[in-house]
Amino acid sequence: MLQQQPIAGNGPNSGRGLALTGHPGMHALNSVHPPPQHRSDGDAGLEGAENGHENRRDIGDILQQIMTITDQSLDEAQAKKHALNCHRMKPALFSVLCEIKEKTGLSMRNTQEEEPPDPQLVRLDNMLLAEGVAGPEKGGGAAAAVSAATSSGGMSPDSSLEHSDYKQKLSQIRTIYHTELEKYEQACSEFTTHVMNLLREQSRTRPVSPREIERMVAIIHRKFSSIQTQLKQSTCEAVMILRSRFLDARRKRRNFSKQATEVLNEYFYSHLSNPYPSEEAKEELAKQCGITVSQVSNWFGNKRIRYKKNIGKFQEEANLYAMKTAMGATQREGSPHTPNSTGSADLFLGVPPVNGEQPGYHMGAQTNGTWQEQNTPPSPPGSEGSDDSD
DNA sequence: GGCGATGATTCTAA
DNA sequence: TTAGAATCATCGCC
Repeated sequence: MLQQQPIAGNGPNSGRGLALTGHPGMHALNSVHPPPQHRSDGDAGLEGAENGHENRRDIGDILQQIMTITDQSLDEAQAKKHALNCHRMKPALFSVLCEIKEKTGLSMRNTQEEEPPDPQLVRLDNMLLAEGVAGPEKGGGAAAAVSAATSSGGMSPDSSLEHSDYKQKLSQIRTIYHTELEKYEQACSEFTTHVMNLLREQSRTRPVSPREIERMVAIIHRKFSSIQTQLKQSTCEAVMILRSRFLDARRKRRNFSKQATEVLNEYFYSHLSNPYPSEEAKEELAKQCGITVSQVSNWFGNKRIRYKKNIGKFQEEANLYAMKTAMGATQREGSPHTPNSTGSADLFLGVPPVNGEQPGYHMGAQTNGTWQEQNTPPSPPGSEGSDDSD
């Protein structure tokens, strides 16, 4: 490193001492000006000139010794090192070299010091926290997965077993993660201490400023931080795989109860002209059936498409529910129509007469694959016609 | 075990 | 975002 410094090429006999005097750092040298050792009384002018000359020679000697130290044998070098360390000019020269070093080689790196937090790392940290791998152990991830599972289908007795399995596996991941993290942190700390000791040791023979040591520590931490990022990434992947496996259990479906299917079918056939329940209607249906809103949406999605694909097959079912609805409406005659009563909205719509004749006002899926309200039959008095916004 | 029914998921288009 | 369509995976009946 010294070779890169501007003073590196200066030899002791080529006036480099003079070159240094022009450097601002030389004020430091002057400020530690040693007391004259060979004072000759009554010769002040000569004394000043001699002192200046002596100082330059001192610095030149030190530099020469530094430059040639690597050419010497180990014993020689050790001895020289010791001599240099004890030299009266050493602290001043050291501070000058540190100053020069700060101002040249390392000044460019200052911009790198304050980096914004890595967004990827932030994302990983957040995920690990959300999954309950990082941070306090509260079964967060398991709870999250369980809530995800329950929200889409309800928890069966089986799922509690899967839940404990999930928790156990997540706990394993958590343990491994923390063990590895601890290892990395310990290694980082050990390595940092080692490097700091090394630099401190080196600082006795070469200019190493405290700032440089700090910078080196920061570099080490950055390196270990990137290793930690990899660990976090791997942990996230493991959690994702575990989670997807756990959530796949949702595929183990249960058929809806007969009562739930009936409620849904009643709504579907009574709103056959426009079987698209509103969010409120879905929520009400979900409540009635003991399922989730998304299951209601799935059911209607499946029902619409399967009905459209094979209307003939569903005619009988449609007749059945039309009759049921009609009977219900008769029984409720005079009673106010509630949004979720499978009331008279599309009563008989799309439902052929019981004798099997296709009605002229057949409603529901059109041949073009849409649910247009063509051939809308005259609404029964008091009915809401094709308004399915309930 | 085969097969149809059915709930869930995924992809695409509007 | 939502619906349609295709598909998957499981259930339940025979």
